[in-house]
Amino acid sequence: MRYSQYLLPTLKETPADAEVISHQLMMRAGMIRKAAAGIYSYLPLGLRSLRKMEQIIREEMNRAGAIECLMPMANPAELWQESGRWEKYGKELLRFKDRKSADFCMGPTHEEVITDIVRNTVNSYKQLPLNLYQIQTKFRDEIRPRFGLMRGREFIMKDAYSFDLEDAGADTSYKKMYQAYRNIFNRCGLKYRSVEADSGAIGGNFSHEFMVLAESGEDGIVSCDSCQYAANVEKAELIYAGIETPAATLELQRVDTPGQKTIEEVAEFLKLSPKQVVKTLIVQTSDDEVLAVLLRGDRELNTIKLANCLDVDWVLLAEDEVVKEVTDAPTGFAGPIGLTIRVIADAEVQGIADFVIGGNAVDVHFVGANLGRDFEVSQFVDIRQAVAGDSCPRCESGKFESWRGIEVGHIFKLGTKYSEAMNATVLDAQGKAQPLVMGCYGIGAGRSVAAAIEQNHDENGMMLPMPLAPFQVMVTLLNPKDDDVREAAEKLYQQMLDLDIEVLLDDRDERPGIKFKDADLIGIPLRVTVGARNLKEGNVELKVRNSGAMSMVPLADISSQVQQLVAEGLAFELDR
RNA sequence: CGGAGCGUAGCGCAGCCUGGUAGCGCGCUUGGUUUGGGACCAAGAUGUCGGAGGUUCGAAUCCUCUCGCUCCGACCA
Repeated sequence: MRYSQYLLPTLKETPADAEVISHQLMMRAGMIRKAAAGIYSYLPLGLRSLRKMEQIIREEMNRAGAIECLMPMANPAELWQESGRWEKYGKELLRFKDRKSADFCMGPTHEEVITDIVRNTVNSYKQLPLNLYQIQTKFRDEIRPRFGLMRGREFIMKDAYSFDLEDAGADTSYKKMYQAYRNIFNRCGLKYRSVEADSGAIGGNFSHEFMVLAESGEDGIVSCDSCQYAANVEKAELIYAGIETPAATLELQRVDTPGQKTIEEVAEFLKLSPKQVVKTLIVQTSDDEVLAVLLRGDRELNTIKLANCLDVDWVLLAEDEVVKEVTDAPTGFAGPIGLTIRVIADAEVQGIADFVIGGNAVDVHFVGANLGRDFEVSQFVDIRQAVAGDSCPRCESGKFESWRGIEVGHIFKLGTKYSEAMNATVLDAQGKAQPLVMGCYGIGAGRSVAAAIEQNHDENGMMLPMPLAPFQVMVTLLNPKDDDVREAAEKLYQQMLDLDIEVLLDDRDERPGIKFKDADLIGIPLRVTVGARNLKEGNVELKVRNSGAMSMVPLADISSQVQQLVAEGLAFELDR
């Protein structure tokens, strides 16, 4: 491609509404433009990277035995009513009516449509296992779209759905997808972790997320430094084996703590560590229960783990009025003594004696509090957020490291939730109808490209890995008016095209500085500079974008050298 | 949906408080000089000041309503 004939509108300045680096750079590099909040057009350069991501996904899905199809964006309401999600999905589901006033929605995910297809086309266990996927535009009317392609309302997703007769087969399908996902992200050249995840509202009992590691990631993850265990902090288990409660040495004593509300303030006031304080959180569940939760002062409550162990849909910190009602004190002074509601505690609390707790009155705390003696706890459970340094629950010898991650893929074992709701069955070997056991597997294609940029950039621009880079090499023609230089660059360009190298020739009539800045910004992995100065010696300059390495290469050798570097950049090993 | 903020040229912004001919930088067009890291000179073009209503002799500026966008929280690929 010739730059002079391409649409590549780079921006010198960062658009004011772009907050994260990938959004800023994709705007500046002319990859995307915004049409509305959370809705973007891909310009030619952005589309090239997106297509590469899609192609890698496609190849690895195919390799894993999945079959591509394409489902509609406009979904008839009947299917969603049948699964029960027409009512449940809420406002994220964009609904509309056709000219006959029939209800439709834009597909945010396609369990309903695929299940409908499969129940109508698959009748026998002999046709299983089956895994169908598509790469398609999804629409979710997010409450708050943000960060450019990272969280759009309209976005491109690969979604796959597996169908098996039995649970064991579904496990095999799941494992195949897990391997395929590892292959996909390995091939992209991304640093990522596959982590155990909460399966959330989609349901199912087993789930992994694929997290691209980046400082700007919205998710916290922990991984063991000695074994393979890794998990979203929402899910990460902790071990509490052998915790013994130390003997009490102090009497319970009421103390005045004027104006000291936070754990830090109270601990400092009493000249104690926050670890000697036990905080009491008043929470409300989706089942309308209000209960007290005890945690060591320096720990954070993990509401998802709490919701899971209470077997409720969600848990929220109680409103100030509720806190006042149950503790008889404003927020900040809650304590377990004298409460009439259920009190549960994080297991770690068992290991503390003589601690500080709230006094259920303004400016009052208790010191020397002890479990059992001063109050009772109905249950000890694992409900705190994991942090770096915690012991690994699997190998028990390793420690957690913590990372920020961007969720680019998520795989779920669905079970029979949809097949039962929509009566999708096949006949087994005994001629008996069995509900299909399903799995679903998503990858955000656009988000993956954005995540790659979050992970690979510097102050001058993007540094996309070779497999995702929109072009593999940029040939920068410095003096377009110098016939010799132009001819050499044109010849090089043609040579590279003949070698199937994806080359962008910067043949614009611009000053060198502009060309170099643009080249750095759009971050093509290799840059070959053809200029009068070096051409006199028969050389061109090769610069590697991400290492900054520069070398002089004889004109005659450059194409083959580039070809080799491209091949190296695309090489990958399959994870089996 | 709750909280905060912003809408003025393609992009980044000033002007608004204290009402009086709509500005700056970049970009764009033309001509010239330049040409290895975002050049310089000259001449140009570009605006329903987000929209509607109101106050006023007069509104980008004051008032009311409305729409859009961004950021922080609960959701998710």
